[in-house]
Amino acid sequence: MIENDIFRALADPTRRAIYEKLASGAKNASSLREGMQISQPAMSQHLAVLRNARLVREERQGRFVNYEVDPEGLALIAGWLAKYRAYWPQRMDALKELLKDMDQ
Amino acid sequence: MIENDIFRALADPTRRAIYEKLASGAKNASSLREGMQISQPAMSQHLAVLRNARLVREERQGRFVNYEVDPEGLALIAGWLAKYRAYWPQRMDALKELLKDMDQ
DNA sequence: AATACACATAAGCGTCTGCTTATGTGTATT
DNA sequence: AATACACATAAGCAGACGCTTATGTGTATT
Repeated sequence: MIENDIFRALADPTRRAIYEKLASGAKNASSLREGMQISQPAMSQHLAVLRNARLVREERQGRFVNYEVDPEGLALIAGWLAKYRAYWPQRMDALKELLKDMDQ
Repeated sequence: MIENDIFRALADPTRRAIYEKLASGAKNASSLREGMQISQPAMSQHLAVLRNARLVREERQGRFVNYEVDPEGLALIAGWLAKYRAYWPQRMDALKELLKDMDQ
């Protein structure tokens, strides 16, 4: 189940940090490691988890593999959030507009 | 870190199921167990995790403890989602309206 | 005060996670 | 073809997770 994959992927702080890095622009696995004190296999494993959760997608470019944020994952999270709209705080009122669109 | 607590809490399918049950109305721990094939201590432990993540809040009522969805957790998730607005799919356009409000 | 009930906490255990080192795969370069 | 580099996969291990049984805490009832 993809919903499970997503929340499990985001449950790890290292993976959230990787995701955040990618949010500032697509990068390959080596660039992502810069300043992160993490081994190459660990990075590769984390990226596999993120990709499997549709939070990230990859594209081979020669010897490099470029990673970028996959909007699909964000949409799935938004979909989950949407289920609980009845409990959204008032300052999230605008989200209700979104829901009107998503419902059809 | 609360963000970590939230995603870790939601990473477990049983806890998401409990949360979903609470979304249909406040319940005490015993009511939540109905039809869930889960021991009393397990339920108590799950609720503690959800509460610690601000996804749920409790209120003692005599011998019972009533649990309900805490909007705080939802707002925190929305706040996390907001950081990646640049990657939101087009059909999530309406969310951008929300952000305008949340930014100030 | 004694009992009953709702829930929390403690301790222990099997399983899963995330890491490491070692090795495999794929692509570019010479 | 041989080498170098980027990344993936395998195997093994320490620590975390979620469960169980046993016990503790708090409140209502008699």
